[in-house]
Amino acid sequence: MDDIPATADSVSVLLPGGAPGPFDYAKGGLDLKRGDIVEVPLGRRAALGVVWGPGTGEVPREKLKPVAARFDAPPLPAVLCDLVDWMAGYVVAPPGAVLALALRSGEALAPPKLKTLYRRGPLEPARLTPQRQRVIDLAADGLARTPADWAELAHVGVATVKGLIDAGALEGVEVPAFSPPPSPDPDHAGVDLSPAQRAAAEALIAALDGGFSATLLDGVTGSGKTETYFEAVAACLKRGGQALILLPEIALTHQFMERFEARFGCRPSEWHSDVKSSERSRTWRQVAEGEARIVVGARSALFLPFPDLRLVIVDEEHDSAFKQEEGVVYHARDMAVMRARLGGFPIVLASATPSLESWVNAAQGRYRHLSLPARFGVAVMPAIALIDLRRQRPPSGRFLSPPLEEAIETALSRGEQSLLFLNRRGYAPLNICQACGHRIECPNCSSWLVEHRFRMKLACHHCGYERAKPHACPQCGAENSIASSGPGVERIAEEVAHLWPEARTAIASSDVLHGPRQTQDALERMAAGQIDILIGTQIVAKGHNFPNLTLVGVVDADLGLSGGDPRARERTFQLLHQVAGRAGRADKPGRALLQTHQPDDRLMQAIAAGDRDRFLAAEMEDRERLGFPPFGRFAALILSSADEGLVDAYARDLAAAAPQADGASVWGPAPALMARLRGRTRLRFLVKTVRNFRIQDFVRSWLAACPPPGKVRLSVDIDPQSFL
DNA sequence: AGCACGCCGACT
DNA sequence: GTCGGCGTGCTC
Repeated sequence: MDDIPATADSVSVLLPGGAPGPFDYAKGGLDLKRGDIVEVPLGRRAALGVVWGPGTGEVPREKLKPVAARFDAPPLPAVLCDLVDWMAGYVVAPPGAVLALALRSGEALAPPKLKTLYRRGPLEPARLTPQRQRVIDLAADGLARTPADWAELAHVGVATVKGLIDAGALEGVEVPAFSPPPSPDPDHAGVDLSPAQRAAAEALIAALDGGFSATLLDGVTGSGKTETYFEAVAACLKRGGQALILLPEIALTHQFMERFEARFGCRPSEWHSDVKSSERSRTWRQVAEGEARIVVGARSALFLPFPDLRLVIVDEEHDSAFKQEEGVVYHARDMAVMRARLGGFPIVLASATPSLESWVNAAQGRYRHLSLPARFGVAVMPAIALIDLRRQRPPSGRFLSPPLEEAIETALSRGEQSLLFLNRRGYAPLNICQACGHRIECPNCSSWLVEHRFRMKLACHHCGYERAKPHACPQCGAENSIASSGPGVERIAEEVAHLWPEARTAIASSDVLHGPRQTQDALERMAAGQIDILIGTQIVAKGHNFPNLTLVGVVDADLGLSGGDPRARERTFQLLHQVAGRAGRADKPGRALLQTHQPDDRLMQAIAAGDRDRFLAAEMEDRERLGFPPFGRFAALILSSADEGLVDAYARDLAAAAPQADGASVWGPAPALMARLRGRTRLRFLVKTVRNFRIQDFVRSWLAACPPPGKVRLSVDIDPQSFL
């Protein structure tokens, strides 16, 4: 498949985007191989494509158009093409759609930009003014500079320099406009690892020479996971290879970059949606040329054209942000494992709260397992206590129970900081008419409108719809009857301001903090002790160290636990563990108080006891008993359309066409999690199979027998996040 | 994905 | 009578 015989007169070309493919083209006299990036005629326009293999011969030779040109860019590496092919099969998506992830918008296909520098030329200028003489003298060093640099260096005008250029006394040389990225230095900083970290680092380094392997690097916050895998990155650099570090979200990159710079002496290349497009294309090119050695990025960085990738780290591997839910639906962690397998190099999955999938893979020996104990003297987890909301009820209309209030009071009196965590933006999640019980809903989605009091609006968190809060109930017309029900962070802030008017408080949520910059600023103010009580959503849950923070209060630990989805339980545990871990560092012991209505649930018990492994083991047993992942497989089909009748009809057809197979069952159609979203009705099928089952083949043959009509959109989600 | 073709409402 | 709405379908 890779090799295209010289005798073949046609090639197949895969087009990024929605066109089916690949299409055959005549070679047009070009010497082409798999991975070459080319321009081809498509209809009456020119399209970007990638040579995918020899022509299939499915289209008559005389109908083939010739490839127009090959771009002067490095070809996509063969492993990347292989990954695209494999992934298209795995996630049941057209290969062109997957290729589009690697070739977003013809990244950097123009040859690298050049700029002109000037050095001493062969001719002597006819007239020699003192200004000209100064430039000529300096040019004796033979170096090439820009006209502006010459002018500044010789204290002359740019016109003088131009004159010398015209006279031939200075000659131009073309050099790349951008200097290559700085090289991270594996020996930049001395490293101070504990014996356990050293041993783990040595194991990761040894893996670099052992072909494909996957290692779960497991250790609580403060155990030094990052320092440990940095040693593997350093060793990879020394071997001349490239390395990729995937982070779940860009909010975390800033702090990470500083740690990286401290260790390696410069910043790595960055790749995520927030990077400016000019820098993106430069980075793409530098990665393709092998100049960018280390890339830190979000999930899309996985599709960069590394010619010599030899190590991938997936940090916070349990994080659901690695799951891409729109367009091509995939889990970047799982795709990264396949990237490593195809490339024949090791991958490291790092987490303090591993996903159950990775945990089971480690337990069953498919992954290696390295555990890092806490470092001596580092307070790792605070004392965690549950507050039983059934017994310790907050006063009416309030949400902080007496013990939590008392704890905040104590922290304040000691001059220590508190963090109140509630994973809910806005003021109140529900607005309900006290006269008739009507709940104000989004007209486009099946969701309640959330009250945002700062903005004086009711807003839908799914589609962006906003309206003013009505004075009268839209249902029964009763005046002033709409009551705010339940808390969001704004409401907690109001309660805090009422209880401690003199305390310095701040809200951290995506409504208040726009972008990584503002988020960073707020977190720095917190770290500098300028805030006494921070009230935040999950934005504050991760990766930030506040030395004077000794109390974490979780306002509603049960949030996300309703519905009984096993994966939601897993995520709740991870989130609570992470947020509780913010309290107490180094010298000051911290504590976390979790308000819950279900203190007897084993999740709450495990959190309070600090017994992560017991929780994982119990959840694992449940999943095994139920045949849920990773002991069975799921695929979800989401059908959606603005026309409700059409989706219903198609869902009936699909249900009737469902294949029968041993080990597979189909559930549905049922209303999807958001039964209406952005004005579209959504239905869901769930395919559940035993573990060793070609679930993709099942889905493909099902859909081939019953393709969706034009107006119905269908999205396939292999290994969906939600099980119910 | 583009970009055509194609068949129904308000404009010079 | 045309300009243009975006539904449907094809591109090697």
